[in-house]
Amino acid sequence: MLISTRGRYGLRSLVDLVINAGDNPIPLREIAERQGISESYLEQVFAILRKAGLITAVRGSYGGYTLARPASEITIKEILSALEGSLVPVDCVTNEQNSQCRRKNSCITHSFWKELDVKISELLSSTTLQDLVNKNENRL
Amino acid sequence: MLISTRGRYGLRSLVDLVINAGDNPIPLREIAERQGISESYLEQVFAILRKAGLITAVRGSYGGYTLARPASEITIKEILSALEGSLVPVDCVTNEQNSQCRRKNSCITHSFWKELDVKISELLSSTTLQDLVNKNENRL
DNA sequence: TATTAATCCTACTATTTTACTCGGTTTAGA
DNA sequence: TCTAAACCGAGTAAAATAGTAGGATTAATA
Repeated sequence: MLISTRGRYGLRSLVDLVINAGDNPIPLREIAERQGISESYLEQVFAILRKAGLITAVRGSYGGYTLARPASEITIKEILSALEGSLVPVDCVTNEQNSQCRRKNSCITHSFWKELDVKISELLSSTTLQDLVNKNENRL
Repeated sequence: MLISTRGRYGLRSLVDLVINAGDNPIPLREIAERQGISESYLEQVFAILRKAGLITAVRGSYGGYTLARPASEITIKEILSALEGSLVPVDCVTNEQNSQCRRKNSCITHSFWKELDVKISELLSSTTLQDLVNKNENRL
């Protein structure tokens, strides 16, 4: 599995956030209710998104969350990378030094994994949060 | 991570099997040595590949493994599907009844996951084991 | 026929990841 | 001051991962 519940919950919740956005920030409780996700689990997901600079929090009563940037400027890749840590299909194609495989240059399969990684990255980085919302609106 | 060591070991070992194929079946010990993989772990990997009908075993002394079909007729998707069980990026796009999500039709993100799944499938099913071997030979 | 080298099979295990829950602290509007 | 929100850290049960271990079966060969 490339994407865990953390990534799926996060993406669904951000789409929810865009669709239900108004003048005020949206409390997590509402998103959790609408999406049928445990609020305390979603808290942790949103903490990651906030630290990644994708959402902004307003604390205190009548607080909640808003997107830090327009939905059209946030790619799915940014969202999922933050939540999943890494999106590489196999460890050996990561850029991190310590997990790069020693066989990298001689490994026959390495270039194939790289090719797969590029294909996945292309789709994820060419799709924005707004694209997802639009796609949904067209369906209605 | 989409692909675990089981999938990576399996694919690398099959490439090894093709490259080193001769008149006789190749014993697992040799592959494990060349690839630097624990032989007893690789046993389990090869058991899966055999049950999936991708390789044929010859038991007893001077035994070993051969491909069940020509490398050009075995896709990477077949290999990895067997080893990983499923290759879907998220559970909700699987065809199995019990893990299909209830929100399937209303879920905004579902069609995106499906799109990702198709992209990955396209590459994996259009590449054969022979393609990987050829790619390597061209590099030399 | 005994030896040997291979596949085959089952069970166990340590570690890591996942998907949470829980209890409390801080913040800020009414 | 009350309340509703974000924030924080610790704990935890279950599953997946990546193996190890020990033996049973099979078949070629000396």
